[in-house]
Amino acid sequence: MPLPPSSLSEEILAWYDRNARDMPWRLGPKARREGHRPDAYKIWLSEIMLQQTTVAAVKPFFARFVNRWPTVGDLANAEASEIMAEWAGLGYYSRARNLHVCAKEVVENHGGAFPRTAAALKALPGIGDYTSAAIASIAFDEAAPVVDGNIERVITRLYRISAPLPGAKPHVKEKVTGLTPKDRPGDFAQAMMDLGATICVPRSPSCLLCPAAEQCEARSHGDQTAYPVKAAKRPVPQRTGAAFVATRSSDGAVWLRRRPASGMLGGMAEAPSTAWSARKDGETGADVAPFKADWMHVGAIAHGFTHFKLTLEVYRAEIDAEPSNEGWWAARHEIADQGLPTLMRKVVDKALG
DNA sequence: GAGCCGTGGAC
DNA sequence: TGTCCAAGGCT
Repeated sequence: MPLPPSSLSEEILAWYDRNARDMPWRLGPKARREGHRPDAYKIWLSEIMLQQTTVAAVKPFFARFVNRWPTVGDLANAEASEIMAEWAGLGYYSRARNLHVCAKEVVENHGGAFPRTAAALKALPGIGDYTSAAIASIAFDEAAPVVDGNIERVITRLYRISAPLPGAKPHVKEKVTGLTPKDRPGDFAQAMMDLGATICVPRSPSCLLCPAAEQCEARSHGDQTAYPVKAAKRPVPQRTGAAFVATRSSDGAVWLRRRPASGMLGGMAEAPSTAWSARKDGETGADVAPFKADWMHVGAIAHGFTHFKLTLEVYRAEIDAEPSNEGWWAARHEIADQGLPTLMRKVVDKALG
């Protein structure tokens, strides 16, 4: 006999009170019950960074951002290039561009304070369904239904929802709405995410430790790992291109330029490379270099993206003068500070040995 | 709705 | 090595 939803929510909250993960941006359940509120700026910043990104990867980036820009006003006043460089390595760079735009909108249109409802938050750039509900519930106690990948997994198992995602998302959201308690919506959202991240994991869920095990329909059928059902994905194509690392003969400085604001690695620094994003094969020789030089082939690097795999042939040359007016010299000891995305860090490492 | 958009870790 | 995937949003 399944218990009513409120009881299930209480079981999960009680589990959270005992097992909440400690995060730099999080206020624990004890402090929340004592009436304290987390800093909305830190909740927002962490939620943006956590989009499709692991907690472990986010932690050092979050610490650097908060240290350098302690408030949303500080972030709004920063240069876009500084933010992009600080974000380098975290991926999905449109998040960094939207981060800056959002901070400026909060300052200019909301008096420097984040709006307190999910609906108003969702109007800001980079904040969608999930993030608006997460911020509203965690920072402002609005009972907005929070649905992320963890919660999709927990819910589809609990109710043995066999329709494939993302089509089944409205059904999942409906279930979450029914479960979310009015008095502790933020803690409940974080409890469900912690449950999905530590107990109800994709491959080998620890059902013996799960506070919802007795009410889990998938577990009663013994097919927990069959959920969530997801639509089949397409195979990822292979693409190739070439990258060109020019060093200045006088001091070894490296010639870099900035990629266009939109598209792959938009707005990030790079060593000049061919238009690999639009190319399937061919044109990987030194003859497609962006400028004339005595190019030497030094090898190739491979890099996997979400929707294609890339192999870049890497060339190096020493030159004397600036090859164009669109770029800059980066001193060898400053390359780590240039904000190179990981792909380009691999290219430069390959070229310079 | 489906494609675009990074990266690093687990298995 | 390959595959999956991790607190998604935008177009």
